[in-house]
Amino acid sequence: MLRLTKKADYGLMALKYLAEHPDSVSVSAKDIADTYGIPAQLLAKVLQRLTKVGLLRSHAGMNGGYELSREARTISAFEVIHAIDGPLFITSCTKGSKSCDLEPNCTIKEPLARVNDSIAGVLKSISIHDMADYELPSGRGAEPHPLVSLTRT
Amino acid sequence: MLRLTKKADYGLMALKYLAEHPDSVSVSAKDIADTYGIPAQLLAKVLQRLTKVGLLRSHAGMNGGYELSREARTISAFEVIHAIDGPLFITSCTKGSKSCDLEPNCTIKEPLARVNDSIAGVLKSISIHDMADYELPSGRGAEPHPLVSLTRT
DNA sequence: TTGAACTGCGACAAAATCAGTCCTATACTG
DNA sequence: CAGTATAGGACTGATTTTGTCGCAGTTCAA
Repeated sequence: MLRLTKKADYGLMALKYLAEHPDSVSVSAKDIADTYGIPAQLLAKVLQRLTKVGLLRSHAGMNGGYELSREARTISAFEVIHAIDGPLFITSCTKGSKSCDLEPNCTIKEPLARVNDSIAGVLKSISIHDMADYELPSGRGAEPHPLVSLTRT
Repeated sequence: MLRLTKKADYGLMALKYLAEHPDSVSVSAKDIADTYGIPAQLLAKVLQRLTKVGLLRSHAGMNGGYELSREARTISAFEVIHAIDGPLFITSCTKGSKSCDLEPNCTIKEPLARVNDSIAGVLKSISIHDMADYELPSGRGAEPHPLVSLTRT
């Protein structure tokens, strides 16, 4: 449980790909989809959403495609996930709205809101660059990720 | 996104309830279900699973019901969620198994495994007692939760 | 100026997961 | 034995996720 949707996965993979190919001016959804073997049309939609939110810039037409609108280092995993999967709520009942119709008190959501924030914090602390940099076999860039090095049992 | 299932919510609520009623020797699923207005049979199943896993002790028959098998302080939210919703994987493709059929490399899961661990850590750091203690209107027990006080923006 | 290669959307279909119900069996109490 | 519980399997309906189709608009280049 507690999974990201595949769309979010796809989105992260695509952004990572873009971060790893800064040379290419713009990459088409199909290129990325083919690279990873994921449904092109679905990925296209994901990228469209990311564009709409401003994380990507697109341009149509031949040799069109997408490019990061900001540096990979400044784009957090949280932003991507939020754009694709919507707001992050660990509990089934969200706090503000009327959604929690459980009788007197859905006594669980208050404490879990903290957990929620913690998770969001972790996600915010990871940038696309961090993810891309991660497994570059080459030398430099192997610096650890201080923000993520929590609680490894 | 990134939601717990309702079953997990129900389970947490029920454990919290049990933690708040240590006086009662054992509480029936129906009692709890009625208190929170959740489907009794569904909650029953959740409690059965928690019993199977050893977090609860049950006893059938009149005035039967459930009780915590350990102190609330020693039961983590993680255990409950894991028992009900299964293992915690943030990525759609889990690392060890053959599940990631995305062509060459599902390049995303490695970095996200860290995030996964962080989240698990947060969940492990919260006990049922923490959750129960949380909103007791009475005086004592208002001590903060150092383990959870991460990254509140 | 035509066509190929793109993005941008909306609607829809298929599949998977979740939530909830029903029914039966079993255990314990009095 | 009657009544109240847990235990658990089977099944249905709702919801969400995943993926497809079709069409319109854009850009480029021959």
